[in-house]
Amino acid sequence: MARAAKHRRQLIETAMRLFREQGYASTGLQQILAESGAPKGSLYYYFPGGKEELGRAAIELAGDKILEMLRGVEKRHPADPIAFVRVYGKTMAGWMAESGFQSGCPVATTLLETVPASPEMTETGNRVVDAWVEVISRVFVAAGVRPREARTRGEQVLASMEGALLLARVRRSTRPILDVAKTIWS
Amino acid sequence: MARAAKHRRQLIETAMRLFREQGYASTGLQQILAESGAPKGSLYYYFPGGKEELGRAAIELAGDKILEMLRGVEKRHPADPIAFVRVYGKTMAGWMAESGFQSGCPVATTLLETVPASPEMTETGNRVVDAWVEVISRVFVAAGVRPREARTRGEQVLASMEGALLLARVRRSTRPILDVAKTIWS
DNA sequence: TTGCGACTATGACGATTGGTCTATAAGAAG
DNA sequence: CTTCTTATAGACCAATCGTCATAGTCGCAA
Repeated sequence: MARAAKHRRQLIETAMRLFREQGYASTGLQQILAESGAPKGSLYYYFPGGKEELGRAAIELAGDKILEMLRGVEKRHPADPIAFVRVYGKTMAGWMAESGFQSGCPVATTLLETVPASPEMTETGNRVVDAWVEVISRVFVAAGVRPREARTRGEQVLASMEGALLLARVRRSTRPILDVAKTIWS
Repeated sequence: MARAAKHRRQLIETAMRLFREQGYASTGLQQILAESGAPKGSLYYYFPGGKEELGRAAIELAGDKILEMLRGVEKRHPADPIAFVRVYGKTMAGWMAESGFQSGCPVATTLLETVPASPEMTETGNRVVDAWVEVISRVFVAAGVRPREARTRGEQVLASMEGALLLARVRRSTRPILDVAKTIWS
């Protein structure tokens, strides 16, 4: 084993980036292989399930990155939903602008494309989203909102942000994201 | 012109449905041709720009359908944003459930996939979205919100709904949509 | 050292489908 | 019968994803 499956990691990271920028179906394995530097055979060695399994791995990695970011924001504002969402929004807006409005939500595009045809992907998507909502909800709970309602709030915040990311991409502007970030009420 | 370009219309309608359910890149022209019943040659006769031009036409048609729906809701609740959003959400939730969570926003998937690579599509997407926001904003204005702020509110409502549609698809539940519909504040 | 076997890793191949274009058929008008 | 527009089928090549037979590499026993 050449150093803990280096190619495996490279494949996932490249796939994550390309799926995020171009979408799942529009991105060919060829491009992923070329840009990752991994050989063709490795793909089906590490991912017997082919493109879809690679897609799930990419979603999971992307989910972890976002989760890490959310936890970082939570650490700064553990009990202040308004501040939390503002920073969350600013972070996403920053990523969006840096990439020339190419890197939106790393999972939205892929999920929209693959969920209709794949129960496994749906399951993976749910797990990822759940983890995000959990963090956001925690902030509401810490602010005194009842757990049950906090969860609903968490989903609402996430929905708004996801929608804003979509609009931002079409509009080529961070405006929709920053607007949403200002709209969380008590 | 044989009967007002019947095949042209069939192509657009079929494309709209398939793009909505499966995504843009995942849907082959072959399938569109087969399900629409239009002959193969017709596609490049009616859409010299190929798949992308057909995609734009599909987005525009879908945009019109949603616009028509929004105007219908506006007619029922011309100056009551809360009621407006509730009915808007119920309608989308109904469509979603009917289709087994396959028919989400008819433009979101296609836009996410194509916008990064196509300025024309971006332009089309913007026009469609603008038209929606205009209707939603009008309701806020009628309720006494200043025009400028009303527009921001309109975009926020749209963003929330789009995000909710995404979540609904992953969760296979109308819950996120209905939750959002309850969250519009004064 | 040498040989063997098991596990890791890989590039060449193939069947299929992708979107696109061109040469021609069908139909109306003169 | 010709001419122009409308409309169409089929050929086109590149790219798709997936499979397979084989090459490399390590530990271990003879």
